[in-house]
Amino acid sequence: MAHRETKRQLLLQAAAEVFARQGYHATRVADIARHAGVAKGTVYEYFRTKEELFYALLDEWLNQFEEELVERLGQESDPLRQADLLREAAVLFYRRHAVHAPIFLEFWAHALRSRDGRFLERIRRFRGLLLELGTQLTAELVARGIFLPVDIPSLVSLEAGISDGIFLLWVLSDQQFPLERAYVFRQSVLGLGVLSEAARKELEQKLRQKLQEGFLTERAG
Amino acid sequence: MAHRETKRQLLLQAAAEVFARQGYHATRVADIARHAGVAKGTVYEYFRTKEELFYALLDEWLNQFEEELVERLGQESDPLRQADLLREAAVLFYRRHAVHAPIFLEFWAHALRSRDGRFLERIRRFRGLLLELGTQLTAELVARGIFLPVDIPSLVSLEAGISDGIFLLWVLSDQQFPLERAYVFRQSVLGLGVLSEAARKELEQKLRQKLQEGFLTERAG
Amino acid sequence: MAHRETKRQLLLQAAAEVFARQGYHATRVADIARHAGVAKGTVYEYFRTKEELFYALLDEWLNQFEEELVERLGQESDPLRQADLLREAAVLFYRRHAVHAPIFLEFWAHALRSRDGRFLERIRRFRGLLLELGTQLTAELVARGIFLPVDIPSLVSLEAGISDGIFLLWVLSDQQFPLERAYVFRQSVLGLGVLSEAARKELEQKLRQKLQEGFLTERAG
Amino acid sequence: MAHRETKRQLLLQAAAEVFARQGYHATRVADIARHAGVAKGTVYEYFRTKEELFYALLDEWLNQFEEELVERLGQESDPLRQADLLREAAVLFYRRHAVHAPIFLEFWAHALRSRDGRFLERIRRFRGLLLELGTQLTAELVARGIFLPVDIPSLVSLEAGISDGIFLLWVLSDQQFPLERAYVFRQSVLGLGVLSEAARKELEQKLRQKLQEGFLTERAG
DNA sequence: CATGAATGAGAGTTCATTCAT
DNA sequence: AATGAATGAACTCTCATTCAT
Repeated sequence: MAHRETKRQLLLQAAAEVFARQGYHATRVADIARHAGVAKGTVYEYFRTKEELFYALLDEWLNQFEEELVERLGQESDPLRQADLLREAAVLFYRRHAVHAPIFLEFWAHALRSRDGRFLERIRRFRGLLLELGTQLTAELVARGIFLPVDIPSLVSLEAGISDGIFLLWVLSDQQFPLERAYVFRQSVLGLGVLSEAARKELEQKLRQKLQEGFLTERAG
Repeated sequence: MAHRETKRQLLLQAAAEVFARQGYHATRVADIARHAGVAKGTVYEYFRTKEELFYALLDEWLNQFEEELVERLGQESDPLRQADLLREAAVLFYRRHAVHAPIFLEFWAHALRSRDGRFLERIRRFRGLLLELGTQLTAELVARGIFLPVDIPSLVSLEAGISDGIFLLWVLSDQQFPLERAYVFRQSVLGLGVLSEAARKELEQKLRQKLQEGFLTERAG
Repeated sequence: MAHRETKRQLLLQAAAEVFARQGYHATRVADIARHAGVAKGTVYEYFRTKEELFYALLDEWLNQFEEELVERLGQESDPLRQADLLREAAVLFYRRHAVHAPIFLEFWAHALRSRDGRFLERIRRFRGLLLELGTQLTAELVARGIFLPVDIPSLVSLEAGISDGIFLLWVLSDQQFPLERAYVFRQSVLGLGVLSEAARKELEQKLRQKLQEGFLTERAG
Repeated sequence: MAHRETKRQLLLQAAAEVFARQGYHATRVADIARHAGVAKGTVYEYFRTKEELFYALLDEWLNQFEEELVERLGQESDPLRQADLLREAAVLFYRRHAVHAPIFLEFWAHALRSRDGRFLERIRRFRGLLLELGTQLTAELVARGIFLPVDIPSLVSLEAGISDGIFLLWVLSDQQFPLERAYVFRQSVLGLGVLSEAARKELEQKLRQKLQEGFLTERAG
């Protein structure tokens, strides 16, 4: 029944809000039930355990992210534009889940501790997809002579790491700066770092401009 | 008494090992006591609560790190060499605590959730020091014309974020690659990105070489 | 639901019995649960803490007492008869709770120590009602010339104190004498002490008789 | 060694203060030690257990009281004067221990609960002495025709009970009235109640005066 | 499907008491 | 005699999960 799926989503939504506010361990199943306006037992009609509910949330979000990503990249063939789309997708996703951001840190921590290997597995699968997409894209850029010759897996991994690092920065600083500009800044540094001579010439002025702007201060008019 | 401090360190050491293996929440105080070879009550002679013990660990480690950092940088005046030292210090520290690495993720997660604001405060203080050191160093490099003109706080923040991102990558990938080479790779990308024309010329060959090597594959003989 | 209130009463009843036998501090919540035939957690479904349960008992009993008192006095208008009713109400109440008697001492002790001011407050409210009722009644007796002129608040307070004193005597002597006769004896002494000349004449023979009888020995057939 | 006894007294004194402030159960042995300026272990050099220390306090105080009582009564032969001395002794004793008053309630409660029968035994021995002294005195008063014929044990028990009741009143009311005047008031009521016709005539004016004064309000000029 | 009362294993913490120094 | 670190039994309270209604 569609009704069942609707209610499941309602519970996931409620859980996300309470987890985000209180953290996984400080959240009681009763809190989630109350926040969703149902009885405690009802939660167990939809999720076998509290951890299962937590996992469902991770899975739900990563699925959404993955779907968006694949869809967006499919609509564009220019690899430089695709690189932008990749960045935009991350920003959009995180912005939508800004209020839930701290939960991601808990997913990571949980993945490394839980006996339930699914968390780690799911996160690695997600990273695998990112690496795969990034690899295709980067390979293309190298092949076309836009990027310098570079060890592609390493560069892609680094890029993913940087994304996570920026996200961490953003969360720990209480989301004090616009995530989007931080990503642009990152792209500028990376760009100047790995663009080939030819490509560099074309973009240098714009990228240097971004470097000077940074992402922490208000942009001048 | 010196004896008291020795025992405190023993307990911290035991706690670190058990926390690293089981995670903060899955660790019972009794586990730590048993692992340290003392009775449960003894733990409470040295730390008022389990959370206090957890905090003491964070504080201990960050203090060590900070001391090392300041000491190392004080012994060197060339900013380019100092940049290397900064990187090395991080690598050395993390390598020494490789087995405890997952705990850092929990510190971060905990800092965002706990009512005990000390966690967040301590982490921010640590980041503050890193930013301060990085800022001095980068400002010098820009002043000397080694770096392009750039918004220094943003660049330094990005660098810190990248470090965390690499660390995260390393932890989530089960420490499958040498952390040191990842940092070198990062420096190469950043270097090519922000070095001024003059400086670039000098270092370009070497940095490009690093780009091609990457950090994920075994180095050829 | 009525069921909830029933179970609450069941738990209060069980708690009263265990507290009476073992004392508040020597009683574990588990004891109460076992005695009531429920699980430990169930106790906490009805009372937030052990102390809350203790307070609920005090409140329950004083409420019962107060209700009875007011009801009884309302059914009688002659102040001399009302004085008897007051005495009877106390006797009936204590007799019904004879097995719980030691708990009252703990209520008093607890009221003076606990950070939870409700105990002291509740006991004072109860005493306030007794004083109020006693004051009305005594004022009437003085006004009618049955009692000598006397400082009414002092006399009423003394009477209340004597009641508690007799109760204490009874409890510490292991309830070796009939509480009722002790109250009658008290009334006789007080009566001879504060009755006006006129009233005294009328009742003197009877009261003197009571004085000779006392309350500690078996009455002669 | 006298030194040992001195230190024992020091500890008893410290214990009394802490017990009075916090109550027996909320007081930790460490609190007493700290308050006495010694180490925790030292307390155990003088008292085998915490309960033993508590008992020692009760014993100490009752011994003092008993000694004073016997001594005072021995210095006076007129039974009416002796009755006054008895009352004064109680007042003096309680006034000296005003700050410790709440502990007495705990002694009583403890006596009824503890497995250590010594508490109840000791309190009963004390009461026994009071009854004995009171009985001799009252018997004399009856024999001399000063008191009406009365069941002596009952009257003496009642008097003791009243004393406790007044004490309770005083403690629960936060010692708001002068204990001494309450005892005088009590004596006046009792006196008018049990004095023989002849004795009554002589004292009636004075006693009635006391009745009108009460003990709760400030005495006029 | 939904409920929420009932469960009980389990965790953190306390503190009287011991004992090596 | 004095100390205070160490002990570990004991206790309160929590909360994920179950299940009768």
